[in-house]
Amino acid sequence: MATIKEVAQHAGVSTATVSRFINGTGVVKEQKAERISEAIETLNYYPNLQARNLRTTRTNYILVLVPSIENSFLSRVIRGIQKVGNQNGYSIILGITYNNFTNEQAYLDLVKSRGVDGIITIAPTVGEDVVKKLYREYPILQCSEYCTQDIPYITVDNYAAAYEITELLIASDCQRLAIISSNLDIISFKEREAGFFQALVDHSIPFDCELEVRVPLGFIAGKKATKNIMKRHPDGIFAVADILALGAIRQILDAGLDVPGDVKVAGFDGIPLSRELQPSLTTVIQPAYDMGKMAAQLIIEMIEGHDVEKRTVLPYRIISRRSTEK
Amino acid sequence: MATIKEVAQHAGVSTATVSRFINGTGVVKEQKAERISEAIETLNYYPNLQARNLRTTRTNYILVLVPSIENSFLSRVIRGIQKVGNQNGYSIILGITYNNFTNEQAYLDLVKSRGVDGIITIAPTVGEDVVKKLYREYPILQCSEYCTQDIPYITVDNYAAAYEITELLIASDCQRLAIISSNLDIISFKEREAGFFQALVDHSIPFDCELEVRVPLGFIAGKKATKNIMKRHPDGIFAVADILALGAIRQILDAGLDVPGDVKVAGFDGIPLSRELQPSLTTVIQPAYDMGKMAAQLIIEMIEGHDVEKRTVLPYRIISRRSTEK
DNA sequence: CATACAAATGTAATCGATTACAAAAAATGT
DNA sequence: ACATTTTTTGTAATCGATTACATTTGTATG
Repeated sequence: MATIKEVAQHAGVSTATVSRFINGTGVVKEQKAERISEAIETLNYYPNLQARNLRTTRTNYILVLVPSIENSFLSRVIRGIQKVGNQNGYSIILGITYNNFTNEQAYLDLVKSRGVDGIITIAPTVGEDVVKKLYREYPILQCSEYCTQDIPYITVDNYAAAYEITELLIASDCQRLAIISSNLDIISFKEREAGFFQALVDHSIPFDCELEVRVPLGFIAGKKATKNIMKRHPDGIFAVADILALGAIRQILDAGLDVPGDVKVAGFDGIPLSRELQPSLTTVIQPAYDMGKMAAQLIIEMIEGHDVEKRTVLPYRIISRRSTEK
Repeated sequence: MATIKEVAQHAGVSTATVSRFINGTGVVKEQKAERISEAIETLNYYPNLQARNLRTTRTNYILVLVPSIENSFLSRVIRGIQKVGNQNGYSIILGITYNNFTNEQAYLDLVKSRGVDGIITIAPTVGEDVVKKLYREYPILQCSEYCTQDIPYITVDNYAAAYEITELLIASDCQRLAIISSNLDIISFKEREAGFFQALVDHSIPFDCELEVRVPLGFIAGKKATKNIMKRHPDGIFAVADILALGAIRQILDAGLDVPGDVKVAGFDGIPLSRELQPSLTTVIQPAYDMGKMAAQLIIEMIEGHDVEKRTVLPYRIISRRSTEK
């Protein structure tokens, strides 16, 4: 492994000059620049990141903490983060926690050890206290699925979106609505529930408590949840995530019933499959990619020492498809 | 940020002792150990990874290069890698390349800059030359979808598996078989094709060249590919990945035909959805999780300077489901 | 041509850990 | 009690970059 010293020697200049050349800080004479370039080339030199980072106290790594990646909504968010991150010279470290507390804690410690410059969380499992405490000292930002409003987060208006899509179900003549929800430590889900219930109240629709169920996110979880729910014969289901809604539809069809004929279903997220499967799914489209891009942008600002808004709201879009047709 | 020096001062010992205590290299007397422990606690000390890594020339990062994560086969592989990686003190850096050459190159450079200790690739896009060259100097290993046999790779016997599953289609009376394949720079796909064709030959089944198509991996890609293929009226389709097969089934059903009644479909990978969707999919189950675990194990061995086998073959399992029933 | 000033480069300290080696302390044997 | 061995601890060099500051080189001006 060639070092900057060797490059300097080979080019007949000092390490300082080489460093300036590489980083573009300060000017170096044409002639020396060429010699340095050539030395780098022939020695096949790559700067040692550890050494550089030790000096600069920067790592150019951003940690993205997600509970899982088998979820195309998250995938798109991550893609957005990576895009903007890379553009600004950051690499993404993906920490997949599988909802495991210990896993997550270990990843969070990376920022304390200066292993990463900042953290973006999506649906963290450690709980808001940990996150809030970390925020006092390190750049940390929540994206899409957040657990506290005390530290910056990027979101859509979950309440309004859920309210609106529930009204859409009601407008399609649903009278017995069910909700498949998830971990309520995540405020996003709590707000979707709140929007759902408020719509029921505002339209004087009674609610059977047995028609609410909370499960981890996942297609199969959605299927199972629906199997239970169907015993109480709902005529409409709102799921707080598309992946749950798709599982629900699958279960209903497998049971020999029709969607939307017997039961109407609406989801949340806007994953590509929601459009591709039959019947296509009515849903709230979250701007996943943009949320990721925005997240990267903001965390970089935080890393660079600037303050950012606590709450960043991006627009959602409701798309009415076959699964809720009258 | 507390440093090791401050901890040493606070505990009334030297930095060397603190270091030995933290890393468990060498013994430290009970009494001092306690004082150090306490100092670390009260100063809220975390070792600076940059400094440590600079000294030890280790980063404890493994880069995992994948073309995409919206694919549950890959997700499970990654999960396996992360599991074993974490167990051995490594964090995973996920580099998602989206089949973008430049992205991938930038990630590969991380190993040259000593930003990561080693690389696991899954279906790399840079081409075998780059990979082979890198292998000369750095630990690099291919998992599941490999592009050269000159550097270590983990795989199932793609040829045999494809051969076997094609025979299964033939045994279900398919006479006009189609294949949906993918990027042939990936040897895994090439071998699956080879197995498929050999089975046709061995059973004296003619092949219509129009019934072969190659597309990027993805549900929607599978649907589109099938739309074209169906014009030539095949009675059986083998897709080199489940995600393609599921897209194929979707397309066939949407076109008003039946699976397996009109067309039988078989896939490859064994993703969870292959079991959940109707009709359930006949497929080759790759031990994704184990492949990931094995990959982590081997790359760690390589990082530690040991030699590993060029070829590691794990067992597959063929599962016959509804999609190929007579 | 001397002087002043700007541009380019070099010297050496520094980041925060690890570790070879030396030194001190404790344990052991006689 | 002293010499010897073993255990524990400390000193200081080191990893490979960046950068403040000093120094040299080049240019413009009167």
